Amino acid sequence: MSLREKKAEKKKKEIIQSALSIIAEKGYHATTMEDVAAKLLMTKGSVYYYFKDKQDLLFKSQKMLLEQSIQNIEEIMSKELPIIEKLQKVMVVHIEFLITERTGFAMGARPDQFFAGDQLQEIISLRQKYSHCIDKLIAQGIESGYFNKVDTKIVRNIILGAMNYVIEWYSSDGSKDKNELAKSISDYLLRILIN
Amino acid sequence: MSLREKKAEKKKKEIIQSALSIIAEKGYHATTMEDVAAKLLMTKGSVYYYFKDKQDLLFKSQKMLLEQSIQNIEEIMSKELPIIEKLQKVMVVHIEFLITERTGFAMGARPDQFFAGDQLQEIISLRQKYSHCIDKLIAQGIESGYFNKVDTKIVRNIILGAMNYVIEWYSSDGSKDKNELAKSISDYLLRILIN
Amino acid sequence: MSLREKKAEKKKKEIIQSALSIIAEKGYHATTMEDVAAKLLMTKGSVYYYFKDKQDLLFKSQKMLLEQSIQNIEEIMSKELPIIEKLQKVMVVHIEFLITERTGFAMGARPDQFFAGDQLQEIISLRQKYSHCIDKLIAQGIESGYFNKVDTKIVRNIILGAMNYVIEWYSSDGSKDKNELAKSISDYLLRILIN
Amino acid sequence: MSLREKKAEKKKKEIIQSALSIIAEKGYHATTMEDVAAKLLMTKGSVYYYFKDKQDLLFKSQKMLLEQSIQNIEEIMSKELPIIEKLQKVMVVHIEFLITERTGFAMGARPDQFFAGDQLQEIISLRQKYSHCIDKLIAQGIESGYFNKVDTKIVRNIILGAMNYVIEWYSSDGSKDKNELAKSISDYLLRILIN
DNA sequence: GATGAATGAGGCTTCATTCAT
DNA sequence: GATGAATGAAGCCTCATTCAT
Repeated sequence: MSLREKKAEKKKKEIIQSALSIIAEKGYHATTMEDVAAKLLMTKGSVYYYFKDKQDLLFKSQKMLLEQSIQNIEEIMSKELPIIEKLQKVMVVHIEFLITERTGFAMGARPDQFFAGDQLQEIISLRQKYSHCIDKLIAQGIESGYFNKVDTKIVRNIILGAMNYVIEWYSSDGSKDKNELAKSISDYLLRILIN
Repeated sequence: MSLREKKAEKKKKEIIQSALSIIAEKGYHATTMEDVAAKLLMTKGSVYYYFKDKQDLLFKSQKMLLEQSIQNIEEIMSKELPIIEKLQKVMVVHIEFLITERTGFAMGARPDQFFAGDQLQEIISLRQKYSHCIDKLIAQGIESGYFNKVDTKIVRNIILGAMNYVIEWYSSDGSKDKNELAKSISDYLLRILIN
Repeated sequence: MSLREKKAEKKKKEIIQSALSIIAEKGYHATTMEDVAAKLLMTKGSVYYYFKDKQDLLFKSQKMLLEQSIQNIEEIMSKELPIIEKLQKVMVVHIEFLITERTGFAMGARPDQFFAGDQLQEIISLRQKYSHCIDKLIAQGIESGYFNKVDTKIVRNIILGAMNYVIEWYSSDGSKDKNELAKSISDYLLRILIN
Repeated sequence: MSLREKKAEKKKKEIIQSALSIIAEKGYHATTMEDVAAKLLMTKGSVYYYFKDKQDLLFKSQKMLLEQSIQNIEEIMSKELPIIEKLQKVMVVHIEFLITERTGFAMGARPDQFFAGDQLQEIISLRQKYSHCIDKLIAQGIESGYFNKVDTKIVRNIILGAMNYVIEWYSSDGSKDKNELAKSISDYLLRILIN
């Protein structure tokens, strides 16, 4: 990749970051291309040099978030760790990632409200990939006898729901820091599976 | 209340229902006054006879939803039931209400994205009232020794997050009916508190 | 049709007239919705109340023009007139209509530059209907021995081309009035067919 | 002219050809500088090295077309040929040129829609030069008794209109080749002048 | 000479809102 | 009470044009 291309790639990421943070704050529909550009001291026109349209920007940003999440989870899954610690780590990283990126949009919102056609398929597919990782961990835990026998799908969704909800209430609760909070939540959620 | 007023009140509720269902499907910003009116075979102009503006319609609809939820929870709290059963019933009713109304908006979204000033205060206040009920149940459970000692705030938010997330994935999971599903979820969530 | 509907229909026609005259002057792409509205002392928004979008306005206006032309030609064809006089009348009316409406767009421009899909089909179909009328007249003239044997398609297109070109040069030639000019042109064109 | 200048001149012609072909297909306003550049595997920026702006490119391209047409017609006029054959050859070459270049734009569209000021003057002047040639041929034919007495201006415009219209319908009529078609059309048009 | 990047004006379109009837 | 009609602000997007490298 040439220097030019690297710069362009960097710019794209900046724009995505800008979009992500404003979408997290205002929601997708209330976010204007003007907002996204202004935050980077650019003009609207420039954003359109890098992204075809608003939908394209949304799609790319969500894709990036999901791919990062998947990378996070796969990295943990490839480690040699006891199943319990593994699942907990997955949860902690998920929550920390959410809080850092200030957006639960990628995992939280109904994708069919924002995507259609091929984009929808791709987003759904990425989400499923992520979900499957969690399912696998739960299944492994059950098999190995460390976890209670549970309905995997339901418990996975309880976990996802509880985690994604964090960004709705985190800011107003300053008593614990990010990491402590993530630990706490994951501890509580593990109780569904253990004992 | 005169007959005329009753009729108007009924109409208002119809409009709110229409708004609620479309917002649940498309999101607030993507919902137009036209949509809301068309669903009732009305014209936009008529809606403005009953509601000052779109924001007013949103506010009233969310308020209604929250007040209904609070009524639901208070009704249960006033009953003579063992604490465990009480909390479970609260959860079951919450989930069923969500699925029936097809909207987790009221409890799920960050209110400051949609409200400001007095409206925001009122919405927050209603939400807190609801949250406090759950907190109270948890606290009672702990005091009476039926529940483990937990951080009330965190566990309450785990419960809310897990429950509100249901509408994101319910439709795609037809294996259980509404009530069964609600039971399952509440069972799992109770494990956080019991043993 | 109610009074309301009549008024709306009238308004639509006014807008179409406005669009037609500006398109005739500037061309389609250079014509803005602002222009069309301003000419009628309306705002852009109002135009959108009557027409879905710019393309819709273009389509409806061209359709109207073509339908009017077809009505003109069919009216003449249904009369009891010698074939020569019939064809001449068709030409005269065509030219006068063109000059009056100040637009040769409908018959002159390549439709695939402006329409696609169903709209294109409909426009082509209307044009063909018009062309077929002329073809029929030519064929009848040949059959009855009043016209020379010619390639109908080519001669029809010569006639159409010559007539439609009038609006490109009419204004700069004030020596003859509309009707005289139309007569002259049709006389000359008939020489292709007679003797 | 230096080698460098020659190269630049060649490039300019390539760009003009590209512009011409796209304008013929889409119309001027729908043609973007991007389109013109892309067809030559250039970037927009490069086009601006050779042409001041889009208007300049349009002007130069139309001028080139007109000058070529004038050269064509003057070449024929300077030949020793019977007047009838001369006019016919003019028509045939005109039609073939049109079909080859796929654009009737230069002769067909109202110049005041696209040009103003000095450019408009120059374009009009070139067109007149072309028109005058045809007028002269008609006048000579009349004088020499080979042609009927006709209103020169009107007949010239009939001829131009009929010829320029060819590009609107040629492609859909594959039965005759370019040259045959041009012959046919000119034969028919000559009937206006002869006998 | 060429180009990637940026700009800004302008046009299309949507939609909450108003109001006369 | 209801509605057809109108409005205007705001947002999306395109594209001619410029310019540093």
